[in-house]
Amino acid sequence: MKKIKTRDRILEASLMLFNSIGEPNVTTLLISDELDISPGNLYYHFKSKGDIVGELFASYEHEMHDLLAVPEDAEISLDQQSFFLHLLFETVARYRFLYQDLVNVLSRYEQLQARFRRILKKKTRGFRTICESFRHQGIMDITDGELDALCEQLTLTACYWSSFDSLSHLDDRESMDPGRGVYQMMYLLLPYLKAEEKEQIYLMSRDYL
Amino acid sequence: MKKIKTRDRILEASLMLFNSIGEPNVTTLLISDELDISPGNLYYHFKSKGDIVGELFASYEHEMHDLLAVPEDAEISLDQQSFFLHLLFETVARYRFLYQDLVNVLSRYEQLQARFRRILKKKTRGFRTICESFRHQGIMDITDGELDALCEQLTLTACYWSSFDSLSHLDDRESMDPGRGVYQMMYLLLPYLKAEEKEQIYLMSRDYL
DNA sequence: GTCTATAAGTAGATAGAC
DNA sequence: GTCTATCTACTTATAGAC
Repeated sequence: MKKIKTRDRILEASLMLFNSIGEPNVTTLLISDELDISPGNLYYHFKSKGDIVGELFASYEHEMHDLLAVPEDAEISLDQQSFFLHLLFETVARYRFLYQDLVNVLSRYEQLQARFRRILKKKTRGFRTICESFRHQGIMDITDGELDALCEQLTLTACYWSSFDSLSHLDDRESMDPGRGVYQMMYLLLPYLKAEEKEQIYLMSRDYL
Repeated sequence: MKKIKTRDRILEASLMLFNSIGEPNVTTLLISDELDISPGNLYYHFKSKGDIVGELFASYEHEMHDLLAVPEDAEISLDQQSFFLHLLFETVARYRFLYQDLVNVLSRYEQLQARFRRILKKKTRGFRTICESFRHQGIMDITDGELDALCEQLTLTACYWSSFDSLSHLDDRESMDPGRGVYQMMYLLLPYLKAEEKEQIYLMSRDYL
C-alpha cells in the first residue's frame, strides 16, 4: 500500500472541490480541512492558491495537447471520431471547474487567458481536421461556410456541454455521463453525412437513449 | 433634462460592471466609487449586494418571459424567427454576467437557481414551438429525435454564445454584435430546412459575413 | 438622501515551534 | 513535513451625523 504524497492529495482534493462547488467558493482552509491537514501545511506545499489552480490548469493543458494532436493526413473513421469525443468530454468534465466560472477564473489568474484561448483554437482546428478528413473520404458533404460554422459549434458544445447538462438536469441524476454530450456532438455532424454513415450513427446512438 | 434616480443609477452601473469584469469581482465599494457616491448611500438604496443582483435578475426574468411568450399556433416566418433571435441575443448579452460565472452566481444566490432553470426550460419550449411551426408549414423536415437534439442545441447556443464569442475573439473587436450569434443559430436550423428556405437564409446571412 | 467612520467577518498568506 | 497562531487586506454591512 503506497502512501500518496500530501502534495498530490492537495491537488486531487482541490480539483474535486473546485468542480463540485466552484473554484471561487473553495478557500484554502476548506481544502486543508477536507484533507485533515493544517492551512500552514498546505502553504508549505504551494506558495499560493493560484499555484494550485495553475498546476491543475497545466495538467489540463497537457492532456488536451496530447489529445488534440490529430494527424493532418489520417483517414479517420466514425468509430475513431466517437472514441476521440469520449476522451475529449471526459477530460473537459474532469476539469469542468475551468468552464463553470470561466470569466472569473481567467480574470483572477491572468496568465491563463492566452493559454486557454490557445487550447480553444486547437480544439477548433482539431475538429476541422477531422471534418476535412470526412469530406476527403467522401462521407461528408458540406460547404466551406457550413464547415466554419460547424467547427465553431462543435468547439462551443465541447466546452459548455457538461456545464449546461448539469445545470438543466440537476434533478434527475448527477452522474457526469459524457455519453449524452458525445451523442449531441454526433447529431451536429449528422446532417452533413452520407446516408450510410447516418445509419451508422443512428445505430451507435441507441446506447445513449 | 431629467435627473436619473440614484437607485436606478446603481442598477445601471452594477449591470455594466458585472458584465465587464464579472459579478464576483465587483465589490459594493467599486459600484459606489464608479458613481461617486458613498458606500453608505448605496446601502441606503439596497440592503445588500444580493438585492442588486436579485433586482437585475428579475428584470432579465421579466424580459425573457415577455420575449418567450411564443403563441403555440402561430405560423412563424423565417423573418420573424430571425427577428426573435436578434431580440433574444440582445437580451442575453445585456445580462451576460449571469452566464459568465453561472455556477458561482447561482451558488451564492440560491433563490435564483430554480428560476434560472425555469427560464432555460422556457427557452427550449420556445424553440420547439417555432420548429414545430416550421414543420407544420412544411418548410422543415426533421425527425422527433433530431428535433430534441436541435432544441437543446439551440438553447445551449443561446445561453453561451456571447460568452464563447467574447472569449475566442477577444482581440479583434469587443462589440457585442448579436448578429454572429443569430447567424450561428440559423445555421443550426439550416440542414433541416427545404431548399427554398435554405436559399433565403443564405441571402439573409450575407449581412453577417 | 447622502455622508463618514467603523464594525464584523473572512480571505489568503506568513512566522516560528515541533 | 506538519502544526498553531497570527497578520494583513479586503468585503459586506451598519451606525449615526448632516
